Amino acid sequence: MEALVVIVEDEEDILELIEYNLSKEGFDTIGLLSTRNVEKLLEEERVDLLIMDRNLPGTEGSEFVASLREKGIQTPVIYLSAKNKDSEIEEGFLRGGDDYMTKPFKPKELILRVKAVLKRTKKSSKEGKLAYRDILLNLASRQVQIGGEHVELTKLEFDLLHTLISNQNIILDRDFLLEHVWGSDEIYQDRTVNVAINRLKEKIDPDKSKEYIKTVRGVGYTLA
Amino acid sequence: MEALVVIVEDEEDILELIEYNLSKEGFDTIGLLSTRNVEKLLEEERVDLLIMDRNLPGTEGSEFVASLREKGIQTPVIYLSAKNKDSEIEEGFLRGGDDYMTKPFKPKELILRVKAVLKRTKKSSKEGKLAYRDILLNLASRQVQIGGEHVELTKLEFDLLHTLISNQNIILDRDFLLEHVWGSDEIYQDRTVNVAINRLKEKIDPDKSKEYIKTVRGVGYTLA
DNA sequence: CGGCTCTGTAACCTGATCGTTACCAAAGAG
DNA sequence: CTCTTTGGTAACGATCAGGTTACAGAGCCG
Repeated sequence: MEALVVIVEDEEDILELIEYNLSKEGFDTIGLLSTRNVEKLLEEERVDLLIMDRNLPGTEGSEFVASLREKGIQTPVIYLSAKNKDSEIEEGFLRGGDDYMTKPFKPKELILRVKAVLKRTKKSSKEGKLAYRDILLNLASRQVQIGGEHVELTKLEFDLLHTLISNQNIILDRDFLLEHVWGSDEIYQDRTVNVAINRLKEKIDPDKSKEYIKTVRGVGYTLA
Repeated sequence: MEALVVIVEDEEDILELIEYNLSKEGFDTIGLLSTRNVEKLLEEERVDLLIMDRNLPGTEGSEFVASLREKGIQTPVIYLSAKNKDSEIEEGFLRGGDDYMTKPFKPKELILRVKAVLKRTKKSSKEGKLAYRDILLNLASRQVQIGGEHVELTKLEFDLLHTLISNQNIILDRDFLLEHVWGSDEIYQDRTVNVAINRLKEKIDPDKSKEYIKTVRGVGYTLA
């Protein structure tokens, strides 16, 4: 199984150098000169690794990655940087990078780091996990992380969030939710869903800034 | 079978030097500039050896290793240190290190020490043992050690703990446990699991300070 | 046989959870 | 703007799941 690596770097000669070395090692590569099409690419292709220059004209590479994480895109990142001041490196890591390299770098180092990051992230990604924006559900351990923070949910709340995320972009009416989350054997009222949704909202977004769950008046609820 | 060596060292040139020499000798290496991702890595990969700088910005390398041991992670460690005062070396060993080197060192010395430690630790690790945090199960002799202390468990309790540890981070519901620990031929009640779990809890954590077994209300139990 | 441990079950208690209700706020319709 | 509809919110109380303890049968050993 080959890995697909996307490289974002505005200096063409460096970009070529990286693509050459990686493809020589058997990686599929896509080189880009700006962040313009990156997000669409990440959503459409199964990208295994992103190599991102931090000194792009216009955007800061790390800010771009931060915005990706905000949207729930968890692709591993290796930063390239001409800078090597500690504070900035720190910042890049905090924003969700997995490793970084300072230019100039040796091809050997590049290959090593790429392989290391891929190896490290291969298993832990996918497998029994669900995500929506910065919400991460671990189905096996029934644990929930939001923006990196652990959030404690009850069984009902977890099941509710689970079906919401599984059906994101679809509006779920109260009957659907009662049937799928509560189970159809008992009879419950529509208002029950109402209260449960709001208790869930309170847990996952206490200060109401994120607006994960949208209520569609007269119909139901959705994540969109 | 290649051995996987993880190196934690904040000075990049030294890190590169080590990775270069080790990979030349046929070791798989992963180099890291901080302890940030080390713990996750150790949990997910079968790491054979950790080479750890003691003078990292922020954390003391030896304190970090101590915290790993606290969690039951027994990966062998070689310390790197610019210091060579006896007291500090002593301290590092006491905290669970297996060897140390002082910078600067010769590549040849590095290779020798790495091979020596690997040879020394290869057999005694693995083979019929299971661990979770500071709980150690010896499958062959069915003996249990917790924090170095021997703990006496009955057959049922041992089997229960065994399946819990084998499936850590996964929530096991009562039906699963009844089937795997008790055997499916007889019919038991859910409450049976309940009582057995609590008897086990009492044995492995009498003063309820460790909280090994987490009960997930409405679902089951887990080690997490 | 008598005492021992182990373990399944029952009884009771506690606290968390969740359905319901009542009331208030927001959104639409006219 | 007013009225109506719908959803949000807070409070209450019933229910239920799990912890804890006690007890009794089963198996084991001397």
